[in-house]
Amino acid sequence: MARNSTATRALLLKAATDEFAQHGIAGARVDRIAAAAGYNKNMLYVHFGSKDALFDIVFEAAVAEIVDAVPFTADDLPGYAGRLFDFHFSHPQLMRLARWHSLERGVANADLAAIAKANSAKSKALAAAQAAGAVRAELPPGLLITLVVSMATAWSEGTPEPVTTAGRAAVTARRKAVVQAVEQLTTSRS
Amino acid sequence: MARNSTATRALLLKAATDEFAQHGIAGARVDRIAAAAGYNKNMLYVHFGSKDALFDIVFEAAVAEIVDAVPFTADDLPGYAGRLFDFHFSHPQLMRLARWHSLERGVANADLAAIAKANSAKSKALAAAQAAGAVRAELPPGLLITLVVSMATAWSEGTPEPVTTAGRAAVTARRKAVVQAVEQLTTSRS
DNA sequence: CTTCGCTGACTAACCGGTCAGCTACTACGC
DNA sequence: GCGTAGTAGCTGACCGGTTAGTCAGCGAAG
Repeated sequence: MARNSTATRALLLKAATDEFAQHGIAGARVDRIAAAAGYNKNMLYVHFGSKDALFDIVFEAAVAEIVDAVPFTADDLPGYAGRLFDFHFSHPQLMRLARWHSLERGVANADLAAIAKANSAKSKALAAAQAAGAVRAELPPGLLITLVVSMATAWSEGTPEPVTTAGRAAVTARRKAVVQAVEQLTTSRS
Repeated sequence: MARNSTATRALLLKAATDEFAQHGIAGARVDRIAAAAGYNKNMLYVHFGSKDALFDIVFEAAVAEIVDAVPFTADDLPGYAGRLFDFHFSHPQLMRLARWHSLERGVANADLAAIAKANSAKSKALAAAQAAGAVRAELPPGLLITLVVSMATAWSEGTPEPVTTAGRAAVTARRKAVVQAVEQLTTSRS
C-alpha cells in the first residue's frame, strides 16, 4: 500500500536476492519473489523487465557490495584474507550468488574485461608491494591473488554455521588457519 | 536399435552427466538427456525412476571417479595438489557437478557422515606425517587439507580453457603456482 | 481528471512423468 | 528348420500441473 516506487523496488530487489541466492536462476520462481516482497508479480516486470534481467541487477549489486565492503590491501594480504573470510561468513548469500552466476552464466566476454581490469589493478598493486619487499615475490601476483581469495572463501558454502559455542570455535579456527596460511605465502623466509 | 539394457543405461548415464554438469538439476531437461542419448524419454524413468534419482546416481558415480582417480598422499601434499589440479582440469564436468550438488542439494546429514569419515581418514594420515616431521605442523591437518584442495581447484570453473599456446602456458603457470604454494605451506622453514 | 502504483485474472508454452502398445529377440514345441 | 508364443527393450502420444510473462482496469494522490 506504500505507493512508493523506490521503496517497492528495494523490497523486490531484496526478495529477489534471497530467492536467487537460494535457488539460482533456473530454480528461482518469480511468484515466490513477488509474494515474499508483498507485491504482485507484475511489479517485477514493470521494474526489471524479465527474470534474467532481474538476476543481472541483483548480481551486479551484490558484486558492488562485496568490492567496496572489503578493500584490497596489497601490503597486507593476510589482513585482506581475514576480512574477506569475515565478509563471506556474515553474508553467505552473496557467495552463493557468485557461484550460481559462474555456473549458470559462465564467464561471458563482457565479464572477462571487467574481471581482467579489476584483477590487473590488484595485480599491479601487489607487484609493487612485492618489488618493495613487503611481500614475498616467489609467486606471480595475479596467481597469488586467486589463491588467497580461494582460501579465504574455501568454507563459504552458503549454509550458515550453527551458532553453537563449538561452531563458533570452529569458525575462528578456520579464520586463523586462512590468515596463517596467507602469512606463510607472503612473508619472506627468515 | 541396440536392444541392450546395460549399454542403453550407460549411454543414458553419459548423456545425463553432460546435461546435469552443464545445467544443474533445475536447469536440466529430461527430454534433452534422452535425445542426446538417442532414446525415448521413458527409458530414463524405466532405468532411473526420476530426474532427482538420476542426478543422485550421476553424482555418486562422479564422486567415486574422483576419489579413486587421485589418491591422497599425506607425505606429498604438493604432489597431491598437482594431481588434483590436473584431474579437475581434464575433467571439468565433475567439478561442475560437485558445485551444482553443493548449491542445489546443500550438505545433507547423510553426506555429512561420509564427508567426515573421508576427511578424518585423511586428517589422521596427515597428522601422522606432521608428527613424523615430513610436513610442517603449523596448521591443523583438517584445515590444511581444505585449504590445499581449495587452491588446487581454484581455477576449475568448468569452462575448458582454449587450447592455444598462450592458454596452455597460463595453465602450467597456474599448476606451478599451486604446487609451489602448497610447498610453502608444508615445508619447514629453513 | 490525469497519472502513477498496483492487482487479479489470464494464457501459451513448457516440463516431468505415465501409458498403451509396437517391435525385435529368444525359447520352445514340432 | 520353422512357426509361435512370450518377453525385454523401446516408442509416440498424451496429461496435469507449473511457470514466465501479459493485460485490462482499479484506486489513490496531486
